Amino acid sequence: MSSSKTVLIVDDEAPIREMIAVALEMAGYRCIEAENANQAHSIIVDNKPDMVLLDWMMPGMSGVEFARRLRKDELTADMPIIMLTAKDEEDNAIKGLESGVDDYITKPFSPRELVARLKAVLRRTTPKGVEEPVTLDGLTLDPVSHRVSADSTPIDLGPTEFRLLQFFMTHQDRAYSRSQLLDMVWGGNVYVEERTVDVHIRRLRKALGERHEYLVQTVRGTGYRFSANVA
Amino acid sequence: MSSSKTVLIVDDEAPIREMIAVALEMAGYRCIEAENANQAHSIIVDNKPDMVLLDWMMPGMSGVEFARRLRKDELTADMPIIMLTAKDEEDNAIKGLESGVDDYITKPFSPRELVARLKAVLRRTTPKGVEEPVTLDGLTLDPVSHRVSADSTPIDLGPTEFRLLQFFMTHQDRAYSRSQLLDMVWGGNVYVEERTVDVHIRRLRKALGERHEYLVQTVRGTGYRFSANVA
DNA sequence: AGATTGCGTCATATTTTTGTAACACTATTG
DNA sequence: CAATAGTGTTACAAAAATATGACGCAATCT
Repeated sequence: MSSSKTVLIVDDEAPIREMIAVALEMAGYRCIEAENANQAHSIIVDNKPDMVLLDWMMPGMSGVEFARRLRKDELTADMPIIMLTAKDEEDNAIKGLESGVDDYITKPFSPRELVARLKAVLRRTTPKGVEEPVTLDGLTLDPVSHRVSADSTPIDLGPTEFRLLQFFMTHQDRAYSRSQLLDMVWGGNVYVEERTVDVHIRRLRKALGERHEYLVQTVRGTGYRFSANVA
Repeated sequence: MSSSKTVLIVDDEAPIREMIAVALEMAGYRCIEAENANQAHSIIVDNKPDMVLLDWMMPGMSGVEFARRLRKDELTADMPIIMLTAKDEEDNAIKGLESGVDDYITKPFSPRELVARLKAVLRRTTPKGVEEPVTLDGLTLDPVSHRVSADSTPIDLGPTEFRLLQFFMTHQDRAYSRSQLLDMVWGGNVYVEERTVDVHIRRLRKALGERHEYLVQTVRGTGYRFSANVA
């Protein structure tokens, strides 16, 4: 599946955190919890969640204050934040928005509503990866329709070969080690043999056919490279 | 009465909502009501009404602010909005228009006027293609009569399959994940298993028959795609 | 109410993908 | 030219994804 997003829930009341966590997990998100600003901060630095759900009222540092702090630090400045406010603090929500929060929700709220907001915020903060088709010497890969073609005849690729080719076409003329490729194409935390890369390279070359397999070049002792220029 | 439009009425005063609802229902519209911005937001995400009647004055988030918010999110950006303003706020209406609202009406207003404005807005905002029949390789879907036919022989589809096909026919040559399809076709964030999409795809294919099922293509590891071009 | 239709979820087939091991080659090195 | 390290190929079985048919429940229709 598409890499599920991780959400950090910051609230001093454990039951509330739990409730939210359950709702979000049902909707397919990963959740981490923190009960105060300090704890939250280290988790953010550490786990780099995709977004933060922040309670307005917290002992110690308040939600807004914390949000402001996050905005200040370049490292966390673009972290999407949704603020949770109680019903009677609603006007404060405005302040929250002013302090750079992406959205707010007033408690109590339905899981449905929460998930909707969350999705919306993620959608507009997650920069759409360039969805333009890439072409090279008659070989075209279109991320939108998820298609690859050589001189307008379609090429059939398995999911992994597709990702591999997509990575290559957007990172040309550079040699990558097998382990780098595993990181970039397979994803960071999977344990597979390095030689597996060879096999997929093989499959990719085969699928590309004689016309284009020259693009996938072996860099002996290092790994592979994708380039229109012959070695 | 299959093609009746759904209107969401957002106003904090229940009697006003009721009045409007009655008027609109007499004119053949379906109505949903919401008494604040939050509630309205979830309904929009959830039910995808065809248009929103928005009161200018509301406790909590004001109408303009809410409108702006809707405009920001891609999913709700093209939702037609008519703003309701009190007589003495008339100049504010200008601001409303500036914030991307499609029209405004000053209270008090006659049901007749309301319906007229509403019709006008719907007419000019309803994107072409939503009302126009779409045809592809002998397969025709007519949104108005709510009918589908293959080479002029009628095809029987369930409501969901119809919406699915309609979405597909208006978004061809593009791979969608199951979760995207759930968002677009089912409406927002219903808690539905992703596999359910498979089942409806199946039903759609079955209904399309051998002649056309090739249009619904599965994209392994990603989702589905609708296209006249073979994989 | 009784019948019908539609929908979502399961359990079970089917079909693809994928990771590895084994073996064949090829360039390098001394 | 052998010895060796690095790659290419192929075959296969496990794992993952998708297709399909059936079932129960709820909303709608008669």
